[in-house]
Amino acid sequence: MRTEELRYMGNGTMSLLREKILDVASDLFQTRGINSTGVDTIVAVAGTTKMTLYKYFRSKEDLILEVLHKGHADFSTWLNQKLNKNTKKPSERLQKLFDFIEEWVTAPDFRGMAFLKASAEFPNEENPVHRLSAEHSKQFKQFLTELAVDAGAKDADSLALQLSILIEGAIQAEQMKRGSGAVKYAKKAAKILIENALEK
Amino acid sequence: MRTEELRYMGNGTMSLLREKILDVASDLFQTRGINSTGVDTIVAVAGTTKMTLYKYFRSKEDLILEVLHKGHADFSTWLNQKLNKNTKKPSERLQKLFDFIEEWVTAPDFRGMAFLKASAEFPNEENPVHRLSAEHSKQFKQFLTELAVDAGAKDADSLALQLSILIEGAIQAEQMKRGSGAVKYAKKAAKILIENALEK
DNA sequence: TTACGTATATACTAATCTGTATATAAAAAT
DNA sequence: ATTTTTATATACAGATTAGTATATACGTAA
Repeated sequence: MRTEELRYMGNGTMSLLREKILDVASDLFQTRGINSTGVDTIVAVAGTTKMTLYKYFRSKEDLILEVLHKGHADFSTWLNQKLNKNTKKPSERLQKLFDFIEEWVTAPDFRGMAFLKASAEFPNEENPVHRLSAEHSKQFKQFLTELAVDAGAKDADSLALQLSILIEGAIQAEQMKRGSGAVKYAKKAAKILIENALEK
Repeated sequence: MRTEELRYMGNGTMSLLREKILDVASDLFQTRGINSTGVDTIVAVAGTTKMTLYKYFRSKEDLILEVLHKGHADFSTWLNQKLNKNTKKPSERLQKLFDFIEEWVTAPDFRGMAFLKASAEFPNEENPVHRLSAEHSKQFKQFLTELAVDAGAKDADSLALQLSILIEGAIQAEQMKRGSGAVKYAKKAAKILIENALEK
């Protein structure tokens, strides 16, 4: 029973305090920046102490990595559910994707795309935070490639990369200036590119 | 003679040490991040002392703002010269633009787009560094709009915003992983969008 | 020489940073 | 009832941060 619980928590699940720290850190990292947010601030806002934080996370870098991981997992889950529930035809899913991205970006609690900001704060490609960010970006590209293949695109890799550029560019624009409406224009551009790639 | 020289240096020109500090800071900010780079490191690499740095810049924030300003001015000047020397027809300039962006990005001393990284490190829209970054992004968009108007695009604003999303997205991708070739794909996408917008 | 402007060297303040040590309170499990 | 676990409170170490104070050296211009 004891060992089971330990294993359980080691997996990253369970423990309300641990979840609270992750949520608070995620919010502070996004709104104030990662390097500008100290662990003292995190524990103060989370209503706990440093001892507890360092019981759940070996270091601040570990905490950053877990925040990134959770953010990416949550986003992926949300997006997949949206796609699976609302669209059946593979040819429509690429288009619909941009509707959901827009919904995500225009939500009042949108704080930006975590791995985009993180990679900018840790520019060195050897840095673990940068590497994880690049990995997330790569996974998102692969996800788009699958959608493009299923839709029957001529050059799925090419289309997927173009769409990822559009999406990350639009989100970057929205991080720079909230309410920019960039996703709306990215959607228009995507429509043209998708139609172009689906012509036989 | 004295007052003239003071005014001259106040304008930001002259003084080799000042230039050296700006160059070193620019490089360190891009390669290590802004918040991760202390003024002690900057003066050590530049081969001077803090007293000198604070004689030319009131604060680190002032230095950051000047680095951003110089980076944007240098890029704008370079791009304008390239466009003016190599392309005469307004209808071809939008296409050519992507060739120059690719040339800029694939150069061995490319370190990223300063205002993209800066806005990520200072996410708060009230922050002076973020505001200047947003201003540079806005100016770049306006520059694209002028090119789109001259080219005779149907909806110049829309096309300009789409192209800015493509460019900033591709540069973001290249910052994430050097040699990604993102600009090449952005160029293909741009060609389609431009042709689409130039149809009568 | 004298005076002045530029830059260096060095030491300092005061705050902040990550991470740890220690002692204790509270609660849950045996 | 007693052990074990979980979390708190607090203080600390050691490094680093931005920015300043002071004294000095160097070159140039009067």
